[in-house]
Amino acid sequence: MRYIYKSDMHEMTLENTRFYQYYQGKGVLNKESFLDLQPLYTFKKIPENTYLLRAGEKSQHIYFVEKGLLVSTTLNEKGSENVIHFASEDWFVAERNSLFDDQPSSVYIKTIEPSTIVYIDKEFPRKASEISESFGCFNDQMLQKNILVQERRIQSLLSMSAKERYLLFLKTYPNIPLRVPQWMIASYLGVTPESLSRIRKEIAYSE
Amino acid sequence: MRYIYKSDMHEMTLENTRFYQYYQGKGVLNKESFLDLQPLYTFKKIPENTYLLRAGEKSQHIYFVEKGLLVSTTLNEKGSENVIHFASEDWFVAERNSLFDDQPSSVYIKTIEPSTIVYIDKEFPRKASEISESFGCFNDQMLQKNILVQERRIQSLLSMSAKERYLLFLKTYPNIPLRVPQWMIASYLGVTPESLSRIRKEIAYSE
DNA sequence: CGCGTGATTGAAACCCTTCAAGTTTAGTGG
DNA sequence: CCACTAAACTTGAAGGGTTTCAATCACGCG
Repeated sequence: MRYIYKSDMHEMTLENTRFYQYYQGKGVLNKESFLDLQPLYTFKKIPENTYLLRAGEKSQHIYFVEKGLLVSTTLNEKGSENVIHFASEDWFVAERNSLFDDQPSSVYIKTIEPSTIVYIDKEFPRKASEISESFGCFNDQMLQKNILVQERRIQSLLSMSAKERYLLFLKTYPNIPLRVPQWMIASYLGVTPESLSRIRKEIAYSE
Repeated sequence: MRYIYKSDMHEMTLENTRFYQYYQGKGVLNKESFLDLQPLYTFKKIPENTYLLRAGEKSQHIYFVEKGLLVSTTLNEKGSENVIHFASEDWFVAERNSLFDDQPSSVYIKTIEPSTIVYIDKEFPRKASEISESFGCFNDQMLQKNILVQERRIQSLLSMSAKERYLLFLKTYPNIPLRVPQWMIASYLGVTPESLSRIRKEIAYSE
């Protein structure tokens, strides 16, 4: 575990951030809007392997991955960890239980790499909708897309073997496996680390 | 298959519908708004076992179940059917692929019982947001809730045995099993009909 | 009554897990 | 720089849960 990340945030101008480009590029928020909303978001550098949120806590933020990699996990009744999803650059992570029902979080969110995370206040979407016509609509589409992605994952869990799910994962998220320990991928796929190891061996032979 | 459902829609006043009560009860749309939006929704009686949408078609509507039961399914690569979800009274069903990317649908949606379905034009949410302050926010929360439900299902598929998933299903949707053929529940749970039969036998013995 | 669909039951095969033992790898301190 | 250690990954053998295929049973409907 390396803590080489020192703050060099002063070198980063708003226009250079992925966060800005993400919304600005889609014509959803212009620079003026960003400046108006500035009280509602903060960039933070977070070292590797650090929790942004633990189960039981209440989340006050939505997280945007400016740089690095997050994983959200839960503990199941058997006490083992399940990977809910990964989030790399340009992805949002939110704990919806906590944000919208004011329930304690059921998930853990932590960094896998040294990361730069935008902490977005939960009021951000509402305020942004007031400022920008198109923000509400855009946000809506993001949620819809999220639902679609989950639907596909459910379908893969319903109908595919572990090997097929792994191959689909590689195809869908080709950059994630290089950055994530294998046992986390196994957990994401719903198999044991041993099984994934054997699956990889099998694939290697067949090529 | 029975086609006993003849149109007696004239007996149904808007105020008596679940659709109206659903939004009105939450203070999201008042009667006036409903009347304004009338061009954007239609009540239809649909016989049992009838497709509202087939894979490959483009969906123009969101469906609200006024009465009855819908199931949405996909065909996987192996040619067998997977149950994505059920929808009974007060539930919405939407094919998001089709509605928001204008892609052909990847799912089938059909009635399991004789049903009354509200065909809601895809423009309804946008127009309703313009009319009602709170609609957009409410709609947003619905999507969030949807994501949460799916997240729980993913977790159950990752960490639970077939038996545990079945018991959870019974607990979560106690009225569905009475109205749905067993093989569809098996498909929803990601097991074969034979396995579900054995699981039920086992549960019956242990009581 | 007979047909078809859905549900059940059995036996064999298969996929995946479990547990236990190695091997590799990366980070640590001498 | 090398040896040490812990964690991750690999490999093997045994066992369990689920599937597959086939046969049988139950039921509603023409």
